[in-house]
Amino acid sequence: MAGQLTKRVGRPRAFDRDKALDRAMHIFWKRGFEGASLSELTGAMGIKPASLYAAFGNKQALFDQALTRYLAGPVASMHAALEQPTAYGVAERILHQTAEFLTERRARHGCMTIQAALTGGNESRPVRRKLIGLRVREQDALRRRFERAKSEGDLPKHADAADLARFITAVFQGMTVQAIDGASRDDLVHLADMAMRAWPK
Amino acid sequence: MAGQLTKRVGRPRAFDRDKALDRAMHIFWKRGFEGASLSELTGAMGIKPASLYAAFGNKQALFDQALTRYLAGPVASMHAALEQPTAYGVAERILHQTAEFLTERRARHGCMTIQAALTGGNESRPVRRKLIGLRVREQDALRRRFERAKSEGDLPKHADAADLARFITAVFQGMTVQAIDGASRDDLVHLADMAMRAWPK
DNA sequence: ACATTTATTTAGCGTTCACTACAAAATATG
DNA sequence: CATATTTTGTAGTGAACGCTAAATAAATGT
Repeated sequence: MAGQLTKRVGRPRAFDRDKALDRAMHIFWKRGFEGASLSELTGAMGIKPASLYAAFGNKQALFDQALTRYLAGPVASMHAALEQPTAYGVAERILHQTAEFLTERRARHGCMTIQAALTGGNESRPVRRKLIGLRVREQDALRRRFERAKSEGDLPKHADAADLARFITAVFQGMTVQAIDGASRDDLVHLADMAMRAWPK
Repeated sequence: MAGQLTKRVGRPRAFDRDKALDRAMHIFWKRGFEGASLSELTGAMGIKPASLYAAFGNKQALFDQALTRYLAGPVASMHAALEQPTAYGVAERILHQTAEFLTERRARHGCMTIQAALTGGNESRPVRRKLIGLRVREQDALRRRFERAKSEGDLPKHADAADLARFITAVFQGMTVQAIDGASRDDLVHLADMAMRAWPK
């Protein structure tokens, strides 16, 4: 296998692939898939189009890799919230982390899985489908966590795990729009707290 | 004043302006501002670019008029919900109407004020700002309605009207993403009912 | 009849889009 | 050294973008 440390033949790459990908991620995050032009991407990454295509494939492949990086980074701690001991704790943790996350400086512009492509032309349809699948899967993971909570007696029998997961997810999604519209961290924390008052007892 | 019934001089318009605008609205609704290309717009409206520009100005002016039509049509009944006698009734009505609205056939693709331009290039920045202003104003109208409810004793003193308005708005906004992701009407009704359980007593 | 006014059709404007052919440059291997 | 391999900068490609000038068509005004 060609490890990173073995010297490869040919002219060495003059830029840091990871750093360039990180820059691309932020552009896609801010602009969305279609709104991010190649000239803006190459400008931010500090490379020329030919280098971009040699290193990442094409625009969509670059987006896929940027999305993977986004999921492994900013979103990873969101998924970790599923390991809280109680279902209530899971939900509360998710919403509070979201409140923090959405008001960090770099993330002022919401959640990438939502705003990268809610709408668009036919060109971006594969991206939209991919993001929908991602959101649905994430919501389903939450639903399964709540099912487990029911079987553990952590949630009342009359509670519907799917409805609960959809509610928490919808509040999360609404929070990203709120962040775009200028909500402060306190605003979002209050929002999270109010949502938690709907919790079944 | 030049009424619609007075015969105007010159060659008469060969298409129905209102119908064409309605078609444009649906394209913008489905595709977003940037995702709606002029060729798709003119195709759906059944006219040529020159006619479009003569009748509506340019792409952004067309969008503005389509948005006004959207607000006067699908959204008008949402605003009418503010006239419910109680604050609780207002909130419940808004969320239930949203559940219905988002699962009508023609509206399968969410709410235009959100998805028309969450992100995009610099070109669409004016549109994004306009939509943000619109959402903020709508949320503020809800806040004022809840303030009134407090002064009328319809809401407890400890309730925060701004937080309440933000919560209901956020749930509404989350519902549009849920609709895009395939939620059924029942799913959204359950979501609305669950959100209402957070109501202050 | 003829001029005036407005709308439509045709054809294409300049710009930006995502993307790439090509040759020079920079490394490893033999 | 020569050769192979890979990346680089240069300079574009064709296609789609939003938009428009110019000629023709269809109505009213005199």
